[in-house]
Amino acid sequence: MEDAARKMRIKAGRRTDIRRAREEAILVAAEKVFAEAGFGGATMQLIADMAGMPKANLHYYFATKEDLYRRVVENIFTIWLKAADCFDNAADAAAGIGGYIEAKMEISRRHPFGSKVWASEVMHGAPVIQDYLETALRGWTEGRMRAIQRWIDEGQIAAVDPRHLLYMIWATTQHYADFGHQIETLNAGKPLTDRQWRAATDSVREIILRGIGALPPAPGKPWDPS
Amino acid sequence: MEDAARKMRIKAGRRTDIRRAREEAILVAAEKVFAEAGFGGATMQLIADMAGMPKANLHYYFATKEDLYRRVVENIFTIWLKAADCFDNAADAAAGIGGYIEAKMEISRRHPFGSKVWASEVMHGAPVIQDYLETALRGWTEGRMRAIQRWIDEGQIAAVDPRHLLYMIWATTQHYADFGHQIETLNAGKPLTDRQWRAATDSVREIILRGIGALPPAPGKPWDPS
DNA sequence: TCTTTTCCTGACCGTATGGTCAGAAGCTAC
DNA sequence: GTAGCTTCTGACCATACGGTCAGGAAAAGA
Repeated sequence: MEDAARKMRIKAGRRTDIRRAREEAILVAAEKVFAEAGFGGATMQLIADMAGMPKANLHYYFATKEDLYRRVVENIFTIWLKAADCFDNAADAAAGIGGYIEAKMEISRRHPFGSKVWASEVMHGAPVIQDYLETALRGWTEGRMRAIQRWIDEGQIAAVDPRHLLYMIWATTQHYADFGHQIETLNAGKPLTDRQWRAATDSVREIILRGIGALPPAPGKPWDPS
Repeated sequence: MEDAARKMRIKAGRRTDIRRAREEAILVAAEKVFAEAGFGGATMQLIADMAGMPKANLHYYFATKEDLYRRVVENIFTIWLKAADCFDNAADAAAGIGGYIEAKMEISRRHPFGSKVWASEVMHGAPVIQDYLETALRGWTEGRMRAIQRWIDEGQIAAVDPRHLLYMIWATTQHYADFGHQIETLNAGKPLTDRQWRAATDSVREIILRGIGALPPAPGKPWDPS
């Protein structure tokens, strides 16, 4: 008779490596298909083709389309939450907010599909992740709003509404992922280069930071104090 | 035998009134359903139910689901283009850009469904309105970028990248429509009141205008010239 | 080698969808 | 009234979808 420890060791072996690898391949394919076709437009067959396996194999790892979809949405949400570290470990407002903007822009660049899936989900009324919005996201938002309010109280930034500042950061950074196709079309049909991503990030960060008084006014402008 | 003028008069009569009214009812229902379910998730049956008519009647007015969808997308695009008037008729940069932001926020409030349909369409690679992006939108954008560049050259605003300024305005204003559900959830589950919409609009306008140097720095801040 | 467990897959099923069509019902002009 | 349209609709069809299942293949342990 084998004991529990033995079973654990087996579970961590090659068999579960296969499982992990297959699930990952499916999740990558699903993220792309859900992003490009929406939940309703995506088909299990398409995801299976993209993952390079028969459809029935998908259902071996993920019972239903919704299960698979939920996992994809959870993934991007987790990534976004991690970007919050910039906020908490920052020396001052400019570093905290600026770093958060940089992190969110980087995520938009590296995970455009996930961002689109999240956007789609929220736009359709968050049918499968409403609980996340009401618990995790609400809690996260309130914490970050307090941090911003503290910076306001300390005189580091202007007395803006922390809520709308957060929305502006989310909107602007995610726009580069969600509306990437439009941006690409307006960029002569070509994806943004490294340099253009840098310019976009700098533009966003500077306009927002200056807008909340965390940066000095641009030189040579009407209210330039010089 | 009736002549052409007679036919025209008939065409403009009650019969075509019915046609117009029915098409309008279908378009309103379709906009909502497409926004809430996406193109793939929307069904002609659902749209028909919402419009209060049998499904076959939809196909009498709109041959296919795609035809109907295209009309919905075209509608919101037309509305957005009209908001550009603020740009051209403005006395200065602050009035032009500020007015455009106000107009876009008002559209987000009045036409949230249309905004979502557009967002969905672009996110999925603009399969049916790619031509609009490449012609109308590209032309419009270039014109507005020139206007912004002129304001920069005249020293009215800081030397920001006009392109990214436009993207920021689009992103921020449309966010209040596209992510309205998330905003509502973070607002204790209640839609924004008149007062809250006012505050949101003011926040967006002021941060952006201050960010590009079209407004004096907020009082009491680090670089306050006072 | 034999057993057990995990992994894989072709074939299949019930359902829902976009779209069609023949013909009914209603309006307008003469 | 009646001829000539526009508008409306129930019934129908082919297809495609999500999901199931029986059983084969492969790996792991004894």
